[in-house]
Amino acid sequence: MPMTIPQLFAALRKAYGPTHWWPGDSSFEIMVGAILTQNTSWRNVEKAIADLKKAGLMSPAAIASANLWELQRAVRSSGFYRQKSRYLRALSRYIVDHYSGDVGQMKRRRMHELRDELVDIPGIGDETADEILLYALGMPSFVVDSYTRRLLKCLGMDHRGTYSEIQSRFEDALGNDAKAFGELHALIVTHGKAVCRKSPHCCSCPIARRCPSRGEH
DNA sequence: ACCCAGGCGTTCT
DNA sequence: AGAACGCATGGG
Repeated sequence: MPMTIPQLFAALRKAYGPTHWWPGDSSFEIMVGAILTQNTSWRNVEKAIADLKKAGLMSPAAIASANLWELQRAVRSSGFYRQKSRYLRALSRYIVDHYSGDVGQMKRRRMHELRDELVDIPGIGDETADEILLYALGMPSFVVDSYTRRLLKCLGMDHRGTYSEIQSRFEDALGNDAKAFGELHALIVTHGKAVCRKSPHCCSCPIARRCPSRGEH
């Protein structure tokens, strides 16, 4: 019998404790990090964030009007720098044009309407939109990523379905609680980085002691 | 010399 | 709806 989502949450909490996610000095910096970390290690992202700050480019207005070459140079260490510099510009121009460059005004929007606008911005898909909503704006939108699907599969839990279907399962199980959403996703990633890095399964880890297919991998 | 990392957009079938 | 591919740097 596979464990439930609340049971998974409890097991991860016991194993890894509070995570203090998402690291960042401002809501906008968290949005920038969400784009820069796409398929990229956080170590490389930290360097790019530091370089953006050194260049005076950690605000929507600054990035929206930045010299393209300067912007590309600042984010280069995060990889895919031609795409990501374009994505950061698109996000920044959206914030300048729709919210006067003030990220705080975004919090007044209704979440699902805002989400629809975010995913229309080039470079922002389902996962990045939810990271922005959840960690930058404190809204209750659960983040589903590759670690999430991998862990569900490893534990014999239901890992099928679209992004939206998996997201709904977590949101229904956790009760529309932004704090819980943020902490569980952070724990899933923390766990994934700790034990699931090189393998599609993790049956030797503390969480997977209850994995029904343990020993069959 | 590989393999991977806190995805996304495009272009197929 | 789902799979294949390019994008690019830096660490193991």
